[in-house]
Amino acid sequence: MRYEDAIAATMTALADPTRRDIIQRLRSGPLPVGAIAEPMPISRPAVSQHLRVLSDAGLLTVTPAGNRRLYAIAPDGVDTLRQYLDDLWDDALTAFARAAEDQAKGKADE
Amino acid sequence: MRYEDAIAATMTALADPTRRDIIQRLRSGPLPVGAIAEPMPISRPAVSQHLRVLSDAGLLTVTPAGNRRLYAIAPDGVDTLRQYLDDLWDDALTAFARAAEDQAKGKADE
DNA sequence: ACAAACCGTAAGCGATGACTTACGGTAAGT
DNA sequence: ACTTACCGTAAGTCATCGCTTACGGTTTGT
Repeated sequence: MRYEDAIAATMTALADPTRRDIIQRLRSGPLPVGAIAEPMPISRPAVSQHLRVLSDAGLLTVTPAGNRRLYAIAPDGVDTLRQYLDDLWDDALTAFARAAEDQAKGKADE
Repeated sequence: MRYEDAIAATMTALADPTRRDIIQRLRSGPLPVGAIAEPMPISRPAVSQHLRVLSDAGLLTVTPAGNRRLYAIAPDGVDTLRQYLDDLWDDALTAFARAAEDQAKGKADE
């Protein structure tokens, strides 16, 4: 998968509030589908579809455990977005400093 | 704005590929609307609407400059998402380590 | 072998979102 | 003053997405 496609998939996956809720519930550790869906106001198949999207984005790993399937957060998937935002943040800071500097020069000309 | 709402707005804003393109074009510095829209395959009003979404999410700042309006990336807006992903990443790592440890114990019982 | 539990997929429906064209408003140039 | 340039907003259309119900497959328990 291309880098930009990975970013796109990860962003799209995390844009949905229900999917962020799922991620939230998995922060303490892996869970099967039933345990994830139980406290939620939507049906279990709906949760299954969300898990599919999160898995395809590389944010979740699936581990078949007998009858059930354990879903867990994939640190690598989170890390791709993390690095993207880190780079963006660096560029934003330098651009911001440069803009402030240019403005200061402009003021000096008055 | 509540923290979760800020995360939601920022995620939703960056989920759109066109809006990420806009962010990309602003990485080197502030630009007016026309300069942003010119190389893009969509109309200028469409870009304006995207800029509105990005601004509402706190990702962009607007600076009226005479006839035009300069848009620039807001480092603070990017930073909120950055921190969210940092925290998520930490939890994912500890949960991952814990799961690996539990699995090792389980293997030992066989 | 049969029944029950856990889960993913398919089809269909309603809502959200991105785009276009048309319009109004403000600042700069002549 | 008038025209031109730059920009945001409104209304309408079309695609995308999330949800539900229904179904089939696989594993565990009796």
